[in-house]
Order: sequence, then structure tokens, then C-alpha cells
Amino acid sequence: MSFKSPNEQLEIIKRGTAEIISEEELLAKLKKSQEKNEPLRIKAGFDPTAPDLHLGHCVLLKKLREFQNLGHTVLFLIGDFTAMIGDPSGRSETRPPLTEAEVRQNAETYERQVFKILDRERTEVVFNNDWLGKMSAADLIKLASLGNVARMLERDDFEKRYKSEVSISINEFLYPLVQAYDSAQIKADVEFGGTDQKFNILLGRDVQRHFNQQPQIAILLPILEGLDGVRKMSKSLNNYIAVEDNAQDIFGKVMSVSDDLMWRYYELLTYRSQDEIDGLKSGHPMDAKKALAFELTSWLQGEKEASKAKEDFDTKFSSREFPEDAREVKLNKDESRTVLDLVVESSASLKSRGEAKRLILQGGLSIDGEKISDINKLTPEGETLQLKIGKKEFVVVKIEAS
RNA sequence: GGGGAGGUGGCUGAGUGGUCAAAAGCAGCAGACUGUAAAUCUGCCGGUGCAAGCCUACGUAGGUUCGAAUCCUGCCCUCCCCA
Repeated sequence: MSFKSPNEQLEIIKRGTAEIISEEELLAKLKKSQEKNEPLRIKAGFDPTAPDLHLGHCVLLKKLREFQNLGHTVLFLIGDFTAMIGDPSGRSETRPPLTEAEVRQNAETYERQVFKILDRERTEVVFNNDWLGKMSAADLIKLASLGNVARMLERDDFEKRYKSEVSISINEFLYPLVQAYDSAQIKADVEFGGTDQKFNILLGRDVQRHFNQQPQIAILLPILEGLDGVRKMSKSLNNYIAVEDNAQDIFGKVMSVSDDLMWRYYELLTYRSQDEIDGLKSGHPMDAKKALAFELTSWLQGEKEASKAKEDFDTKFSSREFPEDAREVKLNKDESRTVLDLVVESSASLKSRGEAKRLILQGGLSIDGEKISDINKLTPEGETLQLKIGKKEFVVVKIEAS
């Protein structure tokens, strides 16, 4: 257990949260935990259908880690049962139930990603299908009676969908209830979630009371904006930085974020104090952004990879040099190969010939540093050619005599 | 059970018999600018082709027609109102 006093713990926990319901109760729980030398049980639920964790999840994971550092236990709940329902927050589509094998595989993927941040020693991974799968229809109906439609419709997203005539199926009403039931089942002291989870987590308190438990504390974390700086970071909007992105991508993506958004990332994803952040604000924004990119990259991929990514970025973009570790492609010698053919054969990112054509016509291709915009031009002589395709793709082409 | 509205490109959304590969916006890509960016401006943005063209596409299966995203029929799906 932590040697920190409950009040100190509270201070650490509070930092960077959007809302805690309620602080007094949390403090009481922290005190009790210290007196009895019993770690608190911190619940965080995850949906197994999208095992691609990104920085948005990291806001939460980082906070969980802080709890662990204070000696508490994290219950990492994989919602393999609830996945059949599909979280009504966000877009709704009925999902096909996952097979057991898929769930297991996704869980493994999760663990691989999650323990980049969490402390394995203080984490229990649990699956809600273990108890929910055993419920009878009667049990489920009983559970359903704990909720009511009017309250469900108070929920922001349901309300919106109802008003804008988007379908809501009955099973989606079950989602919050089932999630709430999980809390009772695992006797959670605290449940974490984004602000969009407020309703669900609060419902957990009601259900726990129903089962004569102390209601859990709700800790809500701000939603992280994605790379566009406006919408929340999510896979489906493709504005995310994945935990498993390679170092270069993480670095590059962070660098592509607007100056404003950078400070938000500083606040939510790093351990820097406000003073430090203010200090950075008085410097050059690009330096601050590079520092951020480096920090996040090393967090997820290690310092070594991060240094490499930084160097890589500097050569590619800051000094616009050709990177040393560019991908290499070997092609047979062909006198009649046009520049267009060359690009199509060597690029990994272009999806069609038409796309390649457009890119060249618009001046996005250079060979050995020279811009070439005529698609019919024959490939220049030489055994090694350095191609820059668009902004991001660099390829070394080796021509071999056939 | 009855009545009504609707399903269009990655998304939002116009289009109601030929001029439709389908307006517009967003997203994406390229170029310019810059401090990496963002913002802004310009161009592109189904596939193939140098091009003319050809192929594939407007829920799905058929039909009417010289010609269908547009009309008709069946089916699937969504939403609203009444019961």
C-alpha cells in the first residue's frame, strides 16, 4: 500500500479529471482502504471489438496507472458479453456476436497494448461473460426492471437519436444496465470512464445500492480530441494515434497536430506540471511540439525508437533530406519503363494507377531530388534512384540488369 | 394491424427519364505558403486508358423504355404517426 496519505492521494487522482462523483466519498474510501490496508478496486471496462488502443484510451490508462502507483488494484474488464450489444454511445450498429476464439485473441491483443502503460502486477483482467453468460432470461428481466425508459431517454445520446429519428433498439437500453451490473458483480470501489460514460457509471451506483453495496465512485476523464483537433479521437474517424503505431508514425502524427491542440495533449497525456507547460509556451512552438512528440513516442515505443523517429523527422521534413533508411525496392532493368510505371511498381501507399498519375501530374514526385511531372517520361538512367513520392513516401529503387 | 416518409460515392446530402461518374459540404491526396504544423489559396478526388472510350456504381432482384439513380413490381432495411 501507498505511504501517501489519503489527502495526498486525492490530490494526485484529481489532477486532469473532468469530474469526480463524489470527492468526499472517494476520500472516505481512501481512508478506509489505508486503515484496513486493503487496496481499492478500480474498474475500467473495455469493449473487445476494437482492440486498437489509441491515445484517447491512454488518458484513462495513465490515470489508472497512477492509482496503481498508489497501491490500488485495477480490474481491467473486457466486455466480451456486452460486445454483443454494442455501446450505444456513438454510432449504433448491431454487432455480430464474437466467437470465443475471437474474444480470446482480442483479449491478448489488449493485454499486449495495455501493459505498455499499466502495471501487470496490480491488474486483474476479467471478462463479463463469466457471470453475464450464466444469467437466465428471468435474471435479465429482473435486472431490466432496475432501469426505466424515461431515465434512459434522459441520456444525452439517446435523446439526440430519439429526436433525430435514428433507431434505438431495446438491447441498447440493456447496455447501461448490464455495465452497471458488472460493477456490483466485481464490487468496484471506483469506476473510470470518459465523460460520455457518466450515465452508465452513475447507474452502476444505483445497482450496487440495490445489492447493498457501497456505491462506486465515478471518475470521469475528459475526452481527448483527435488529430483534427475537433472531434474525439477514435478509430472510425481515423484521427487517432494508436498505441501500436510505429515510432515514426507516432512522432509524425503528433507533429501534424495544431499548436492549440498540442497543449491539450500536454495536459492530458504527460506528467508535466503546469509550470513546466507554461515554460514551454514561452518558447518556440515547434520545439515544444518536438518535445511532446518525443515524449509520447518514448512512452509508447521506448526512448531508442523515439530518438530514431526524431532524427528521421528532422531529415525528412526539417531539412528535407532523403532519409537513410528508406524502403528499398529492386526492379529489373526495363528500357521502356516510364516514370509512371516506376512509381506504380515501387510505391506501397498508392492505391491505383490513376492515383499515381495524379500525384505525378501535380508535382508530387521527385527522382534524385529533381521534380518530374511528365508521366510519360522514361525512367532516368542509373542503378539507384531515390524516389520521393508525395510528402511521406521515400523509396530507393535498385535497377538490376536482367 | 392501418397510414406516411425514406435507403445515392468514405460521411453528410442534392438530383425525379437522356446534358449523371452523379451538385454541394466534410474527409482524403498533391502543390504553394510556413516554424513541423494548423489556417489559407490552387488543383485532384470510382477503375482502366495518352486520349476518344470502355467497365463498375445510386438498398436488392426483376421489369417497362432506344435510354433508368430517376417509372413499375417483388424483397430487404430504417424512421414517423395512429391503433
